[in-house]
Amino acid sequence: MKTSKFFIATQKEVPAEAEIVSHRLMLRAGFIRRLAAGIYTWLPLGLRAMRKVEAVVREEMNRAGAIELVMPVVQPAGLWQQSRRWDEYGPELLRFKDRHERDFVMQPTSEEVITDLARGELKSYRRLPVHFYHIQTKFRDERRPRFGVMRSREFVMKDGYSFHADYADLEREYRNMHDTYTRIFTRLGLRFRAVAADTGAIGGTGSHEFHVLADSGEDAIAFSPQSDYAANVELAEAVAPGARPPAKETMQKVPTPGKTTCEDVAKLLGLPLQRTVKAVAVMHERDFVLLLVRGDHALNEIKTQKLIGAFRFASEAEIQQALGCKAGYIGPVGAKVKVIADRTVAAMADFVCGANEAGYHLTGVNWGRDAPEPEGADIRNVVPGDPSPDGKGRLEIVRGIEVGHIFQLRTKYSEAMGAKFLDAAGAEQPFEMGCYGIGVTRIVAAAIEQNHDARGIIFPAPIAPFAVGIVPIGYHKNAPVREAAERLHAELAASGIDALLDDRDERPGVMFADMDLIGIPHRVVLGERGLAAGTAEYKARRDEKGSDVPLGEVVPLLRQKLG
RNA sequence: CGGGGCGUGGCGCAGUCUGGUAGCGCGCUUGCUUUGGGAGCAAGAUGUCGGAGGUUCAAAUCCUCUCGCCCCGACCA
Repeated sequence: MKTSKFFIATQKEVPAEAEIVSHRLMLRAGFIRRLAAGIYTWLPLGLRAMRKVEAVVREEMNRAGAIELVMPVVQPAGLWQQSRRWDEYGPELLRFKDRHERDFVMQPTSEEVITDLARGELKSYRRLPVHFYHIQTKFRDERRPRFGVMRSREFVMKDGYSFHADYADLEREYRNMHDTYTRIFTRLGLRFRAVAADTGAIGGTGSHEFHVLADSGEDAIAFSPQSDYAANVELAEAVAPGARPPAKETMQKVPTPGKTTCEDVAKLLGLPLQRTVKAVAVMHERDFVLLLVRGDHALNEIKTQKLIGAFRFASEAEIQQALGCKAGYIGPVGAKVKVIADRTVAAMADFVCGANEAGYHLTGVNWGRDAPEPEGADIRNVVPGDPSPDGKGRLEIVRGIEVGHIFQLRTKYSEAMGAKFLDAAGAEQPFEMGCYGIGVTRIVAAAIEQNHDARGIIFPAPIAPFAVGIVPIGYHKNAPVREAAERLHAELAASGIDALLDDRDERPGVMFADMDLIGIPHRVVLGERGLAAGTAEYKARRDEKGSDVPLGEVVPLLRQKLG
């Protein structure tokens, strides 16, 4: 490809809308342009990168035995009503009507359509197992789209759905996909980690997320360096602490005017934050519940929701009514409400908590003596240094970008939608199902987030829109340079290497800057002086300086580099 | 959804408080010079100042409504 026949839309200045580095670079490099909130046009260069990702995903999915098809973006509401997701999905599901006032949705995923297909086509166990996938545009009306294509409303996802006669076979395919995803992200040159994830109400052994590790990631991942344990912090178990130490202090009420946070109270009393207990008031339906976590810990809403069901934070008025005290000074002592203590709190002695009287806290509080023994449960987020749940080592926490998710759906959809097959004994059985997603567009952003420098993007070769950039110095003035550039371009094309020849009448600095910005991994410079000596200059994107290579060795060198 | 902020040539911004000729940088066009890390000089083009209504002799600027976008929060006892 020549730049004159292509579309380069690089920018020196950064649009004000961009917050994180991948978003800024994708705009500057001319990969994407925003059309509306969370909705982007993919320019030719960005599209090439997206297609490279798709190609790797497609190749590995096919290799793993999955079969590609394409399902519609616009789907009838009826199927969504059958699966109950019409009611369950909430405002993220974009709904609209056609001219006949019939309801439709813009697909966020395709469980309904594939299950509908399966119930029509897969009547016999002899057809199983089968795994269909497509790479298709998705729409989720995100509460807050941000970070460019990292969290956009419209995006491209590979979603696959497998159908099995029994659970054992689903588990086999699940492991197959775990391996396949590992291969895909490895091939894409990403630093990633597979982590155990929330299985929601479905249970089973199975849900793993694949996270690209990056500080800008929106998810927190807990892992043990001493083992292969890794889990989303939403899920990671905070292991039960040891036995409660004996009480030493007597309970005392101390004035703490204006000190409503654990941090302030601990500072005022000269005690470590770990001695304080934070009380969080929530409402579960009409019930007031007091949740207790240690002052330096954070409540885990997912764990709490699994424990007590859907809840919301109590209002000031509800707290006043239940405890006769305003927030900031509430605690379990004397409280005639349901109390759930994190297991760490349940094992504390001589702790500090609110006195249920404005302006006062209690010190030296002990369970059993000062307040009833609480119900203990795991309701906090793990923190660095917590013991790993598998007993091996201590947890560390890193941030990640979720780029893949595999899930054992079991019979949730097949039962809801009546998707059944006849087994060998002639009995009707609902399909065991798995689903497997990869965020194709998000991978492009995640790869940039992980690979960039001050000059721009540094693409892993499999994702780069072009593998090689050819920069001729004086293309329009110097016939030998032009001829050498054309020849190299043709030779690389013949070798199946995607090269971009910059034949614009630009100054060298502009061409260098653009090649660096758009992340081309390998660069060959052809100049009059080098040609006179029979050499070209080769430089990898990460190299500081280039090196001279005899002209005849350029193509073999690149073939070797691109292996 | 709650809070904050921003809409002025393609991009980044100033001008708004204190109403009075719409500006700067980048980019774009033309010419000359330049040519190994985002060139220099010169001459140009491009704006219904997000939209609607109002106040006024006069509105980018003041008022009302509206649309769009961005950021923060939704972990707080």
